[in-house]
Amino acid sequence: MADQKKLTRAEQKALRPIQILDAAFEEFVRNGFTGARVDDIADRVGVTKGTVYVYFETKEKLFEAMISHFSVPFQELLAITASLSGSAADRLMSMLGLLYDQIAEDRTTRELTRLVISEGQRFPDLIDRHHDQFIAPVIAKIDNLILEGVESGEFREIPVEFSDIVVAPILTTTVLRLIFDDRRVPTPDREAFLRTYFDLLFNGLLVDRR
Amino acid sequence: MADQKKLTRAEQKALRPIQILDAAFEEFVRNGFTGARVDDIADRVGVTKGTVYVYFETKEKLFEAMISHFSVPFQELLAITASLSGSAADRLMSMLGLLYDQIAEDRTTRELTRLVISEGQRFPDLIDRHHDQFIAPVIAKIDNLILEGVESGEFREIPVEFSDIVVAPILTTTVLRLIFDDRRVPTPDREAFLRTYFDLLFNGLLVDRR
Amino acid sequence: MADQKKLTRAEQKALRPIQILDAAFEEFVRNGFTGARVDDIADRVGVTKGTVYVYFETKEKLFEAMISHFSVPFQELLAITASLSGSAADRLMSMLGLLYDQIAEDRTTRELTRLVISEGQRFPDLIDRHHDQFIAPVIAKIDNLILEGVESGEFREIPVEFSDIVVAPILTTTVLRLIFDDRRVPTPDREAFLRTYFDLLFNGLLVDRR
Amino acid sequence: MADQKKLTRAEQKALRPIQILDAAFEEFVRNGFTGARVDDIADRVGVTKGTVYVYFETKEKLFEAMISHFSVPFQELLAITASLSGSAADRLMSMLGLLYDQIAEDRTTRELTRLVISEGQRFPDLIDRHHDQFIAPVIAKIDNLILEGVESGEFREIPVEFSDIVVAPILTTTVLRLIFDDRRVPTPDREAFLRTYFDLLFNGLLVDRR
DNA sequence: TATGAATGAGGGTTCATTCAT
DNA sequence: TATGAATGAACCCTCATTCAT
Repeated sequence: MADQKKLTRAEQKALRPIQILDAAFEEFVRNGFTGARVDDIADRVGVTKGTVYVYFETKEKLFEAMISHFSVPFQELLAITASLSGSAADRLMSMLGLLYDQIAEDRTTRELTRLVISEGQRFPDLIDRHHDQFIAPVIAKIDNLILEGVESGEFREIPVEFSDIVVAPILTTTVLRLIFDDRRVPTPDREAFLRTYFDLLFNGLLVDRR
Repeated sequence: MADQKKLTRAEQKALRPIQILDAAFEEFVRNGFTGARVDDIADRVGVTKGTVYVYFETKEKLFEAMISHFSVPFQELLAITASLSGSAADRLMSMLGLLYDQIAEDRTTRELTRLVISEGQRFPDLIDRHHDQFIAPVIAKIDNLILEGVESGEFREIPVEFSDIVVAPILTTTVLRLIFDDRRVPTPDREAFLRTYFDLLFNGLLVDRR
Repeated sequence: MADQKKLTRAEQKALRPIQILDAAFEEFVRNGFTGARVDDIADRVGVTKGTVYVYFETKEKLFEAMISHFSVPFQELLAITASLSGSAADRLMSMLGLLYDQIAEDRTTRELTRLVISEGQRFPDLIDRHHDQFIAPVIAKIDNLILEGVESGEFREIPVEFSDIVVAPILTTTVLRLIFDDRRVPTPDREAFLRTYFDLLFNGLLVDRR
Repeated sequence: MADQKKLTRAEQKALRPIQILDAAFEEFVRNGFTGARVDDIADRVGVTKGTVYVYFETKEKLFEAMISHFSVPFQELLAITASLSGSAADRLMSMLGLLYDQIAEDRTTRELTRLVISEGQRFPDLIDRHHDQFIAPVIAKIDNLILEGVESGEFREIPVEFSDIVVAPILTTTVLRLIFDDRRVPTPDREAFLRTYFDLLFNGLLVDRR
């Protein structure tokens, strides 16, 4: 705030909407759509309420713009996984590791998930976009990786609806962190978590199988 | 409403708070804490706003009472699992099946989960109670079952923080149903889901495990 | 305000909407629809803004209700004129005298006319209702009276669109009083005005006709 | 807007205030003083809000300037009537015909009348100026014409407050057009209207007088 | 002269809460 | 116990006005 004094008018202006979106993110996350106050969002930026309305017509539009702003589709993630090599298991692990980082460990995505859960009913479009841009591509990718593993003889054949199960530990970690946020349930150690996750995923719980 | 005519006045009175809690559940679920209106809750019961305040001091207290009312601890579930017999795997499957029914398939618990995620920050006590009454006992039970399996030589030994991973498909299904509610992601068939879930949990994804 | 203390709750309640409508009339007349403040209307009644909204959903609805409340159709006036006897001229004079009293001399109708002129564009229904309930019946009545006079040989035959001209002095007086309200143009003496009005209406300005 | 391209910069500048006054007229007419938005006025001209404030200190000053700009006193009208010849009746008819054209048929004057009626209370000076520049001179002129007619033996002698009555059909037509604007009451045909108006004015309604 | 970002004082509306009945 | 009129504190949004550029 102090060093923004040096910015020119034009720079300020280009910055404003982003500052507001950032502030909106924090307030909407903390209080939900209805609970958040435009006044508080403005305060966070250091401007007055009116200024928010210079850039966003309504609180609702601001909310939607904020969601769009922070919802950077998993383009890169999918791109990376496309270039993976190695066994199907290796590629699946790489993908799940990336997903873990992007969903469970990244605060932004995590809190976006909270908003999707809590405000989804009020903003159905939000859900649709979230599904199309996040869920569907990821699920499709996982399906593919598993199918390839099946075809190469690495993986056992498994009904098609199972992808949720494969990624479940990631979403579950995300949700538990949203709920407990280090209060009761400690944030798991990334490496240890993934090790156990993958071990169970690939080998299962039973000692002696067949 | 029609068959309540048969109730005596005393019964009516005893019913009021519960009717209000039921109505509160629906409104809070639909609109969140801030978004829900006491007026709408009263309307649902067929009384006026003032009546709600006869039974509950504030909207906040009503919310908390509602959560308590619907949060029936998994006493019976834990009791049932205590009396299970058979192999560790059998007992674990029984427990997970029960959990699935109670969390993923039961609308009340599911929506309670939504409220825990969306309103938890505003009601920290809610989180604590939820943890103590739901999460902790369940996790402990799972831990136990697995430990027993390890001791009996059925299960491989696995780090202690893994229980989340074991139940993850259940919470994930719950959350996905909260988000999409049959709009994009179809509700999975219970039997097929559990079959795959357990198959993966016990045997893992790999074809050839020595 | 002081003596309302004696009223029972029920009496108060029955009175409230009317008190509000009265207050609304004054504020809307003084400041127009946009300029009037709900707060000031409430103040006038001695209640708070919220109370106004107990009775009227929006400022717009309040405005419309106020107009309806004060727009008592000229039922009685028309009824009276229906029972008139005497020559056509006598009956026409009686009618015009009544009209003068109801439109030009009655503050309520006069100010209602101001609102019709100033807010009509924003409230087209207002205009339609005003036309159907006030203008049209009066015009029709005048037309009839003149037609009867023509048929009985009292009046000269005159094109049908002239009724406006016959009542023009009344509307003109109304509008001038609205504009000047005794500031520049003194309010005319009723008797003198009507005498001249009728003299001109019946006999015209020319000394020697034919 | 297209042909303004040809104007020099200096011409443009000289035009600005007038463009703004024109735009202000339309917006104030449509929405009243309080309802009109400076932003919309600026939009109409194709400039921004700030520009309006370059030329006019406040919205109120702009309103007053606009009224002054469009209130071109009836100088020419009075000048023309000064040069009239013929009988008193002829001269009166000429004058009333001109008045009809300037008041009832000219949209600008008509809408100015609306503003005088609706905003007069908020701008008392407006009323005074309107009276001094419009009403008083016209009334005086009419008075004169009639007096001359009386002196020449053409007109009957009539109390001095009657001038309103003589011009009433003009103001009435104006007001009715303001209210109904061709929606319910059709705009009268000029010639037919004036013919009836003058016929009634001079000859009265009665068949047999004296 | 013109811009337009920013302000800030409201204004309409909502709604949890109170309390006399 | 139940009502519902009334309150008043917010909250969203608007808009006349300012001012640095």
